[in-house]
Amino acid sequence: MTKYQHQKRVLVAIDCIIFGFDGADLKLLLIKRGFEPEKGKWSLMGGFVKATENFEQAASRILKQLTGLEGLYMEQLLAFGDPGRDPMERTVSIAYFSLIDILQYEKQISHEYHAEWFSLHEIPRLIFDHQDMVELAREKLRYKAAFHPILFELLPQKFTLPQLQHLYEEVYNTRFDKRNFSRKILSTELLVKQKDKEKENSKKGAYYYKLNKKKYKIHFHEILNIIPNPGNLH
Amino acid sequence: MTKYQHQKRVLVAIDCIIFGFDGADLKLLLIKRGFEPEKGKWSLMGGFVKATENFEQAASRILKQLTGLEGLYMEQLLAFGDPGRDPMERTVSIAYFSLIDILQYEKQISHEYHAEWFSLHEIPRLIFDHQDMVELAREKLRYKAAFHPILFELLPQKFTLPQLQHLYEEVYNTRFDKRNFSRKILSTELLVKQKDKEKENSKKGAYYYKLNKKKYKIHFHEILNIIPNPGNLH
DNA sequence: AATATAAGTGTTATTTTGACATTTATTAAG
DNA sequence: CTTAATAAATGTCAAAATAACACTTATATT
Repeated sequence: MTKYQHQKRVLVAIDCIIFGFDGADLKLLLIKRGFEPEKGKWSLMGGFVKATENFEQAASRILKQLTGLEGLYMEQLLAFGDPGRDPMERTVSIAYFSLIDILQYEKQISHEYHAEWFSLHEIPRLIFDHQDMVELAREKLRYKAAFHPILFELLPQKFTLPQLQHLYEEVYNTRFDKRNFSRKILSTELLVKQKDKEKENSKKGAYYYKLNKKKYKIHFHEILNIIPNPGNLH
Repeated sequence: MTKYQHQKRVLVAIDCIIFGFDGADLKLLLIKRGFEPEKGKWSLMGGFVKATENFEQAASRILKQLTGLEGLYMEQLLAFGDPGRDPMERTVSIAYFSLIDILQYEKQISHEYHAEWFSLHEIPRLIFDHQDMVELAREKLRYKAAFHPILFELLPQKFTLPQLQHLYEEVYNTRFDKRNFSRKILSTELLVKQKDKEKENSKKGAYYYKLNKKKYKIHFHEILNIIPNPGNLH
C-alpha cells in the first residue's frame, strides 16, 4: 500500500480545560507556557498526541503530568483547527475538559509547571484560541449540568447540600431557593444522607451527603431537571 | 522561529454523517469509496482538510461536492483519532453531521460519487470507524432534538403536523399522542399555519405549516421540551 | 347516499413547579 | 445561665405542565 499522496500532515495537540471548585469559587487551572512561541504566557495545559496514543490516553497523560491525578472526569469538547491558530505551524487541537475537586488536587499537585488556579471572573489573556476554548467549555458545563449530575465531580466524597447549592449557584451565576433546590436534588435519589455534620460554616452544622455511586453511574445519562428555567443554554 | 521538533505530523480528514428524511424514513447518505484502502466499500463522505481551510470550510466543501447543496445545517460531532483507525496511515478525522431534506437534495444531487440513501435500519458495514461515528451521531441527534427544534432542518419549507410528528417518531422510534404532540409543538410558537393543505396522504388534507424563521433563529438555543420522558439520552 | 380515512380538536386528573416563612440546633456574648 | 445571632432544615399552596383519553370533521371513493 502506498500512502495518501499530496496531502499535508499537521501536528495534533490536546488542550485541557480544567475546572476546579474549592468550596467557594469555580476556578480554572492555567500554566505558564514553557516554550516558544508565547513562552511565559498563560495557557491551558496541553501537549502533542504521541504516535501510539489515542486522544483519551493523551489527555489523561497530560492531565496526570499537571495534576498528578488519574481517573478524573474528562470529556472531549471540540476540535479546534483554524489554519492560523498556532502561528508557528498549523496545529489541530482537540480540547478536553475536566472537573476536579481542588482540595483533593492540592495534595497531589506537581509544581513543575507553575500551575495556578484562576477564578473564572479573573482569567488572564490566554494564548492562541484558548480563550475561545474556555468560553465554550463554560457553556458546555452549564448545559450539561442542567441535565446531568456532573457537578458532583467537582466536590469531595462528602459534601453538604449548602455546598452543593453554592456550586450550582457559581456555575449558573444566580441564586436558587434552597427549599426547591433540595427538593429537586433529593428527588433524584442519588444522594445518601450521612450521620455526621460539617460544622465549619455554621453553628448548627449541615449534614454530609455522599453520592450513591451505583445509581450515579446507572442514571448519569438520564435527563434530570435541576435548573429552573434553563432558558438560553447552548 | 523554528518549528516544533520531534513531533509527528498526521493527516486530518473530515467525515460527514448526512441524515436525510424523505417524508417516510430517516436515512443516511453513503458513498462507495473511490480509492484504496477499502476501495469500493461503503463509507461516509469524507476528504482531507486543505492547508488554508478551517474545519467548517472543509466540511462545507465536501458536503457540496456530494450533495450540491450549500448552507446546510452542520455541526461538529467529535474528533476521532485512534492510532489504527485508518490502516494506511494515521489520520485524525473530524466528524460532522448534517441534516437534509432528501426531496430537495435530489434535485441537486451529484451522481459522481455513487451516493445512496440507506434507511437507518439497513446500514451496510462501513469502513474504518464510520460505524461508530454514525451511532454517535444518532445519539446526538436524539439528544439535541429533544431540546432544540433541529428536526425542521430535515423537512421542506412547507410541512404538515402529521409529517412532523412522523419524523419525530422515526427519530425516537416510538409513537406520540397527536393531541399532546401538536399542543407542545404549537406552544413553541415557531410555526405559522398556512392556508393551503397537503392532500396526498389523506382525503381531508392536512394544513401546511412554515417555520417562523426569525423566531427559529432567536430561540434555537433555548431549551424546549418536546419529547415526553426524554429518559436515557446521551 | 353511505362509507372509509386521516385530520383536527378539548377535558380532566395528576404531577411538577415556583413562591413563600417558620422552626431548629448550636455557638458566642452578656 | 440567659439571650442573641447564625445558618440549616423543613412544609404548604396556588399555578402550570403534563399525560391520558374520544369524538367530530372534511373529503374522496363506492
